[in-house]
Amino acid sequence: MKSRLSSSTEDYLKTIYAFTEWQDTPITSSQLATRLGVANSSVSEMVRKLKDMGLVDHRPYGAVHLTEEGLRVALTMVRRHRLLETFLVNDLGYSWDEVHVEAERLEHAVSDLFVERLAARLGNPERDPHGDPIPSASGDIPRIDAHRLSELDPGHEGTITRISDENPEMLRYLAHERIHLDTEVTVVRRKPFGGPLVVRVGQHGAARDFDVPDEVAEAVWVESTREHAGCTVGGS
Amino acid sequence: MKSRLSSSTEDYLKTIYAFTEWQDTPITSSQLATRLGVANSSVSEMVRKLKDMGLVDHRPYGAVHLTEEGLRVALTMVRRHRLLETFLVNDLGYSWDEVHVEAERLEHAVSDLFVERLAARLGNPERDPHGDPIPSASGDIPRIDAHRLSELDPGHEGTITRISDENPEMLRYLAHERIHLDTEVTVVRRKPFGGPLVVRVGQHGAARDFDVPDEVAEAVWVESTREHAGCTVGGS
DNA sequence: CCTACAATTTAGGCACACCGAAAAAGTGCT
DNA sequence: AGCACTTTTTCGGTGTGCCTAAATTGTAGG
Ligand SMILES: [Mn+2]
Ligand SMILES: [Mn+2]
Ligand SMILES: [Mn+2]
Ligand SMILES: [Mn+2]
Repeated sequence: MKSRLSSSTEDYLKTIYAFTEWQDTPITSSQLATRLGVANSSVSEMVRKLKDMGLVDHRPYGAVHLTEEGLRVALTMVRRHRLLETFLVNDLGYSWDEVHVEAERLEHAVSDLFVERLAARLGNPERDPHGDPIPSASGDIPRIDAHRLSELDPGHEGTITRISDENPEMLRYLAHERIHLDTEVTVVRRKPFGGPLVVRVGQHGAARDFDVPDEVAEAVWVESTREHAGCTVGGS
Repeated sequence: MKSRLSSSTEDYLKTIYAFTEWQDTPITSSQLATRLGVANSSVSEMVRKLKDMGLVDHRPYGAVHLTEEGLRVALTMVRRHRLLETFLVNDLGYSWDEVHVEAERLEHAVSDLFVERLAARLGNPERDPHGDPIPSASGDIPRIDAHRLSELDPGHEGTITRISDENPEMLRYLAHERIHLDTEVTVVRRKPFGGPLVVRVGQHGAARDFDVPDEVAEAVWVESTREHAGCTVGGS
């Protein structure tokens, strides 16, 4: 319960958690392997060890679930990662596409003391540069009520609250197009069969239309501005 | 010449360098083992690998010397370590006895970009919280003209420019006694046979006498205030 | 139900960094 | 020079985390 786990172990747990953060199907072995960039066999082995340590639940050929203790560790790592990203952007002038790789290594090297001092210095932020919620030290995670841009119907208005940080190139592209966190968007027209989604970006006079590529629409999450009768999530 | 070395490798090189920083005898296998907290056999093996990589010179049963390339890496690590310590004290409110352990891990996790951004943010400091000189990015190291307090004759005046960070307890003790970097000291009387060294600490009115334990006198380095005919280094 | 095919686990190995014990080499003293 | 003692190296072995290739097991279609 106290001696530090290895970097690998920490990354496995974080990745298992991250998978269920925006979907609710649990992660499989091969998905875990893909995300971690290791062979399936490596995952099998590690999952067995994690199970022996009481950090995950797993039956042969089944999906992998975090135990309560595993979740606790995962949230600790997520907190570290996101606070570090915030620090890199706020204090060291990194751009939002550069921070992920750096935080991926630093998260394993910092102490609890470091993390808490850093959090205090940053003003205990509740979200990171990509809009991902930062768990508190006690493991509470701010609830975010947002939907993928790709799931919204025309007419829907909202502000961007999260952008997946998985693809740095996309982040660079979005920065170049001046699309940030808190940018206001209105869905203009939905792709008919496979055509692009059109979105009105920005406020009033400065608004412009923007053709959103599919991959981007999957990565950008929007929180409704008007209470718009709940959320109008599109089918299929 | 480019792909990152392992943490262990980096620590070996740093430790080899550090040994010659304040003395000029090269380090032996067993000294290296002691400092790194590993078995002698581990050092033998690693030194062979370092030699194969062209980072150290070594003949069987001889001392270990850094090659030019090894020195370059070592200085990079020393720079990282000391900049990180400075950051921890200046920005995160660590005390000078807490920073060493934290920096020891972080130094292997940060990127070159991180280090240079950090250095810029700190104003490119030339010394760390313990007064240790910080090598420049190009590997130039500020020369410090200081002597151990234990080597000074009575009457010698100067300011403290370095305090060894090896023993956190000593650092805590010195902080408690309000002895810092840049504190002015005058040697009052030298230990007769094994008695304590007496030093006048502080300026003018606020001056007080202080019995310096042997171990402390070895760890504190003083730069002469008056040009005092070079430095009067005591014998034995 | 049975069979192809995909997902997963098992088996056997490798690199790294460490260990203790044993062998070898250097050193200092008579 | 010879011998005791210390230092260093060599040897065999461990744990972790990864790999490829070969079983195994699950599943969906006929
Ligand atoms: Mn990581
Ligand atoms: Mn992020
Ligand atoms: Mn280190
Ligand atoms: Mn220091």
